[in-house]
Amino acid sequence: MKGLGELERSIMDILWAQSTALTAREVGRLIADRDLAPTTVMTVLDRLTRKGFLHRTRDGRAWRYAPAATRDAYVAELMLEALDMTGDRSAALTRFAQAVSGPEAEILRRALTELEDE
Amino acid sequence: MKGLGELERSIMDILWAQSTALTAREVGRLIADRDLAPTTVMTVLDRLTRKGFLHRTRDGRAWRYAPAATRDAYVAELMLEALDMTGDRSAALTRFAQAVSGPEAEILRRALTELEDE
DNA sequence: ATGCGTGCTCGACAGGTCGTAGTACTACGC
DNA sequence: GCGTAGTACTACGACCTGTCGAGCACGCAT
Repeated sequence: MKGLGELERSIMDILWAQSTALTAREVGRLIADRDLAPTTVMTVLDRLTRKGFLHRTRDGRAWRYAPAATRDAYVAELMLEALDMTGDRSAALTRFAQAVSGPEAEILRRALTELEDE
Repeated sequence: MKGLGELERSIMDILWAQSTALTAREVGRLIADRDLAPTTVMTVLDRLTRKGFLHRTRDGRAWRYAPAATRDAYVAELMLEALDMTGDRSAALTRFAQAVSGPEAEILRRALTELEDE
């Protein structure tokens, strides 16, 4: 997987926060603080689609964009990808476990316990 | 933190695999399969140093390069960085836990348990 | 049918990163 | 003093990302 640029991430954030698919225009309105040309938004939306981060469906003449995966899935995938980079996965995992702060360690522990129960 | 390019990663891999600090020449010899100009190796070593991935110390006229951190620390940091990207950390963590394969879940579980004991 | 607005696709350009390397300067040993 | 090893500086092409403009298509109101 490829990483995302600054603007690409902002746009993904907007779409992830939304429950419905949005048009380029709508995304542009939501990202108004940056005062971008409409074509800029369209281009980025297009690139994100090409990269597989978004799906789009027709809505009249316009496209409506929605995330291809949830943000959590994306984040988890990034984490796994990082993990793949090491030769010694268990060392990295151990290290990671140690680095996770208390409450989050608890969350992890619980998720792992549930796994075990299934 | 920034990501690493292809060659940068290869060189980090070499240095991570080594227990002693190496000179540019030595690194070049170890990466011989790619038949790079010596200056190429030096440049990359230099960039890695500037980016903070390596430390270097003088050895006569030459520099001797060593990783600034272990690979595991680097990987763990990447994973945490990915985690920071989400709004809902616990969802991402849960997702991650589910994605980790059996034996690795076991490793994680054990690391977390040890944490708890301290 | 004409023209305006909306939306699309293509192409482009600038700034940054990365792989790759040449050149020019320096210091050490023989 | 000269060759060699090693450095620093500079460069260049490819690719990525942010940012748009130009030009084309379509539908609605006049």
